[in-house]
Amino acid sequence: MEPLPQRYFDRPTLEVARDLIGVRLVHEHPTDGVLVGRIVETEAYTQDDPAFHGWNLVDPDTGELTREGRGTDLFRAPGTAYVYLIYGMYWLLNVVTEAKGTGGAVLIRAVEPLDGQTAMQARRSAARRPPDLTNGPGKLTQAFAIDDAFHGTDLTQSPLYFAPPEEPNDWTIATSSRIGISKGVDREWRFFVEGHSFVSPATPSREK
DNA sequence: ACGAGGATGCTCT
DNA sequence: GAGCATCCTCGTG
Repeated sequence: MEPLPQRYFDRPTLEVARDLIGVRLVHEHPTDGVLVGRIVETEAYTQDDPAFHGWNLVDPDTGELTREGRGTDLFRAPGTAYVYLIYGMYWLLNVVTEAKGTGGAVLIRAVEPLDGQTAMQARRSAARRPPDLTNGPGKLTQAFAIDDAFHGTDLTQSPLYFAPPEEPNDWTIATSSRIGISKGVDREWRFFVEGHSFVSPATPSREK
């Protein structure tokens, strides 16, 4: 499997978020074999977006980084992993987009397992049905053994990387407001496969 | 099927 | 001290 190169992520964040649907997430785990899943749900976060970590680090007039903070690493080279802790319990995986120095990232929200399901189930004891393994951003990181050890790593190389789709699909990609946010709710920056059973069951922020 | 409530720790004001 | 890009369990219908 050939990893997607850095230039794939050096593009507008919304394009990358849409294009990542169908792409495989691969973790060549040191002891549990190869974990693989097809991405079925993503969200885009850009530097002029109030829901973006690091939104407050940028000078609103010049777009320049003027402060340090939690989101500083969102301005690193495209293809860098941005992994952070949410609600004190779950790790969420993002891939940094846009040119170095410009903020942007895509959140990986759900995948459909293709390989390594036994190892995933072992880490996801709460999963009663196959979709529960990976149909949410905190669930898939648990299934794929992704935590803060991967923060800042290069996602264009083993052991954790993206690989092009193996087979074509006839999916319809739908959009909606993003999930679980309170600011920037009017932006329809969530991309997902319509009707796919591994899409997260959460309700978009604007429908609340 | 669905909703309420709780867990748990880091960042920012 | 509040808020958070979430998930799980346990109620009630």
